[in-house]
Amino acid sequence: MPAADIVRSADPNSQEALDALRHSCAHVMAQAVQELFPGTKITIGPAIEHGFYYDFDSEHRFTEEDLPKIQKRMLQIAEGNHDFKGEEVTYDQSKKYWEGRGEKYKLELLEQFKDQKLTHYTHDTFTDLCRGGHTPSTKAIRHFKLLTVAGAYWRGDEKNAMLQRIYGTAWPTKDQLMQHLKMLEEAKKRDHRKLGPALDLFSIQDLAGPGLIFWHPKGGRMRLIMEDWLRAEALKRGYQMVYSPHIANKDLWNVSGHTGFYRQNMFGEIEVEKADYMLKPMNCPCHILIYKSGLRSYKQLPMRLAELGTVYRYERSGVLHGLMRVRGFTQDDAHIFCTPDQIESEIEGCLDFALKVFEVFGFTQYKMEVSTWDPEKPGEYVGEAEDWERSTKALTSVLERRGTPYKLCKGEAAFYGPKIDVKLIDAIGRPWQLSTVQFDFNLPKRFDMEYVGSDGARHRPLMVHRALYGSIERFFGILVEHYAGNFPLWLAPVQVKVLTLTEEQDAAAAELKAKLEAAGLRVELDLRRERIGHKIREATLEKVPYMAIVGPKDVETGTVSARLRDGRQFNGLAPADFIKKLVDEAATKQTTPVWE
RNA sequence: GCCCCCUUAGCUCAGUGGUCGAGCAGCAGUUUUGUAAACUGCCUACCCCAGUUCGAUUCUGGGAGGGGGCUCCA
Repeated sequence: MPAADIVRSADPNSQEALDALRHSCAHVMAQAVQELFPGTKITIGPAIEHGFYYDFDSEHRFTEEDLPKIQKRMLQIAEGNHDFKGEEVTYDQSKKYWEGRGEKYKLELLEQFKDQKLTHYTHDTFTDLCRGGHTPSTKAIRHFKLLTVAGAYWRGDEKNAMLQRIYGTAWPTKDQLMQHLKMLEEAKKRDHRKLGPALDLFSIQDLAGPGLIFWHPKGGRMRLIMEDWLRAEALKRGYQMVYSPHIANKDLWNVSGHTGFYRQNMFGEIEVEKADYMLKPMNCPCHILIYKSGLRSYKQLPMRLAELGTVYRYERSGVLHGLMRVRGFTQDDAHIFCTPDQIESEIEGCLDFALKVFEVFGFTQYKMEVSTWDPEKPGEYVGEAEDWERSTKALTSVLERRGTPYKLCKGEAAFYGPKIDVKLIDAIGRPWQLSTVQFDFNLPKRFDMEYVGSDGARHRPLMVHRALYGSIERFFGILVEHYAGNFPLWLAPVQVKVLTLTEEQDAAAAELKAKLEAAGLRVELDLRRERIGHKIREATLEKVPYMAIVGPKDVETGTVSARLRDGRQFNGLAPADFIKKLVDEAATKQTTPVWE
């Protein structure tokens, strides 16, 4: 790789310029850390999205309290306006330098890069073995903040030493830094692990174990809505709903191959009458068994089998994360079995369905990635070259025909087939891996799947896996954060809360509730003898979309006073108009209420 | 799993080597109230197991749970 040298870009926000800034920040941090904590060994310090990190090996245990100190020293260094100077060095020169300083990690890196051009980059008193890519001087470094301390393995390998990593964020301007810090704060506020239990949507119970989700009535109601919508949509699109067991004889997983490449993620074995059973980590083999339950004709294809299939996967305790990474979850899984000439239209159908999901749930931005094999290494994949090429082409040509931009990731595919991954961008700009459409050349062969073609001969069907929500748990978590708990009316577990002022309105309120329910709305009634302000406050904290306030004046005039979640008030409405407005809003799945 | 940090009531947080305190919530009562918190009283907790100690919620060790991380290459 050529040395990137010193970056002098006209555009401070070009990727190159941002990387240079952040990577330079990492060098300055390393200098500050070595000055403040003598004896600390340096390792690597790359630029990453939004910032940088540097991994250190130190006697000192870094804590959050150290960060302001380090940051202060970094600013001093940066203000010194030291130039970054690159210098090409020989292996011997470099080795001597790092040996003299006892930097064993640098020496290890040097061995790895000994056959390449070697460069040292120096600013002020600090020199690093570095490929380059720096700002001209330390002066550019002003708007940064050290964020967290974390453990990280040397070279990312858990067999290696555990280093201490310090993360920071850095930007060309103060505004950008502030904006980023604000986004982080906003993300914290919306954290589904906080909001979920606070809104009584779900919980995780110590007694039952980590990574297992309990859906409470309100979360359950929302899940039901999500599932119902998805099922109805799938049926419309020619999918057939199936159900399969949560546990199966190990023999099944031997045939599918999961006991080989997926064993470390599977729960089991559970001995039952001298046979070993394992929990289902994936639905595919089950759907294949359904396919194989009879002799199939080409006339039955494409066969689209869909299931909200609950799977269990052992994830190491450290990687569990709220609803996003769990040990038991439900996939909106489908497997499409088809003939080669059907693949394009099937991929098209999957993509169309995925985009419908995004639209309905209020996501306007997404990124597509097509991952394919590395044809140089055919040994790492199953399936014929012809399959790979045809399928990859089906994926890309569908995207191209629709004019959907995508990134082609060569060599990123799983061993069994190429895929499209969709990352959607949430309300505060964060990407989330969601839908996936992938070919599988492995399982049809392992299960010896076939269909009888129009020629009367037996052929192997092509198989496409597809999940749109991905995992319902995870998608739900994303929704909580995307909407910050302010769910659109059609999803909100409680859509209207009817509030009274005094006991005098109990009957009128109950009558209104009945009318709202008759119109299909989800309603709660608050008849407590509390002040209206108190009732409003509670309903607001529960993020209920609408409050219907019934006071003496409303009873007198036969009206209702509406209060929206955002505080807007519309008093004296005719109940029928109020109900119609809500019914329309829910039916059209609007994400923001339209009230003039 | 590994590194660092955290764990006090349902929630948010105080505090201590000598029987832990508040606000909110809950419960009981009083208050009949017009757009984000009425009043009074009551109830409820030191994550678990060892060790040190006369005495541990506090100190030490272990465990459990939670948080930040563990691809992004000199």
